Amino acid sequence: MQITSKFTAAVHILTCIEVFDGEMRVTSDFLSGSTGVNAVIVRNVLGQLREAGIVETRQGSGGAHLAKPTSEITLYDVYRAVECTDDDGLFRFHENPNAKCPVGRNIHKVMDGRLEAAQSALENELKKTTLAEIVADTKKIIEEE
Amino acid sequence: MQITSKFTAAVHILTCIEVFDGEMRVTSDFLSGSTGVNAVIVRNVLGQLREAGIVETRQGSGGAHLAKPTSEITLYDVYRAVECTDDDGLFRFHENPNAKCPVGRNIHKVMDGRLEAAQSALENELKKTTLAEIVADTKKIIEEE
DNA sequence: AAAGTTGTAACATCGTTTGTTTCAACTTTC
DNA sequence: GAAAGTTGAAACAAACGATGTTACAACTTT
Repeated sequence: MQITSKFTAAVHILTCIEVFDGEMRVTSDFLSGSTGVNAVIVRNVLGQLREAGIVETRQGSGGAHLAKPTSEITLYDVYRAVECTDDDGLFRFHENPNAKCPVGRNIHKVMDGRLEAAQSALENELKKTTLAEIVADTKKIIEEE
Repeated sequence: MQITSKFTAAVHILTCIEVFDGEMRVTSDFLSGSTGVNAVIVRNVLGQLREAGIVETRQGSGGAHLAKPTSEITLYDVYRAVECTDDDGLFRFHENPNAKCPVGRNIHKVMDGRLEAAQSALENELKKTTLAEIVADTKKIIEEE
């Protein structure tokens, strides 16, 4: 089981928006070309990023823009925006443990805290990286090419 | 996107094997009853745990047993055994970033290290808990009931 | 020999992800 | 204000993966 490609696509999209800002209108069509992701999916992702307050888009007017400085957007913010639409947590539990079995009726209590800790560890690591770093690294590589 | 319920089911299964060891034959049918997971799925999970050297099962002879002390089995070992059958990593990348775009041809380089770090953070947290702790907590709750 | 169990394959079902088509509403530009 | 391009959104399609089901050969125990 894997975390959706929408997450990496979203980071790609945001990087493009910042890198090409001013140079050109960054439309969903352009982003579709750069990411290789269908333009409608791009618009969906942009919609989720907009709801999360990360980008600004307007119907009709082509061109997405960041709603915050890149230093204030972490990978966690992006992850949360596109990946965590429902609040079920990272781990899925088997749904029908048997309450008649002493293990079955307690396994949730025993595991839940540990699963949350693992999920938090992942999320905290994602909080450490900002879009500013991603963009800086990208620009640096481009210059060195 | 979520991590499969096979993981929590596997921990449940291992806990049962330890808790009921000696008292009864812990068959896939019994485990199916306790977990609420189909008996064939249970056997699949047991098969993966066997390949990982975590349990011992034999065709015909009913009853699974642990292949190691509970203190030497971490949640990470279980996660790895049942969840990481292919080696694609936790994050899925969008597949066709455009090499003609400077962002597209470098996004992998820029992100890969960070994604691995996030995955490692998750895995390291899972390494902190052993089956011994899960079993101890479970037994404690059962006694207090 | 009989009964119970595991391992495994083949198939079914369901939900999710991704892509596609379509179109109304909107903005920009001429 | 008309034309062209763009977004937002809905509805549908296709592909994939997770889980369940059925079936059965191989094996162990009694």
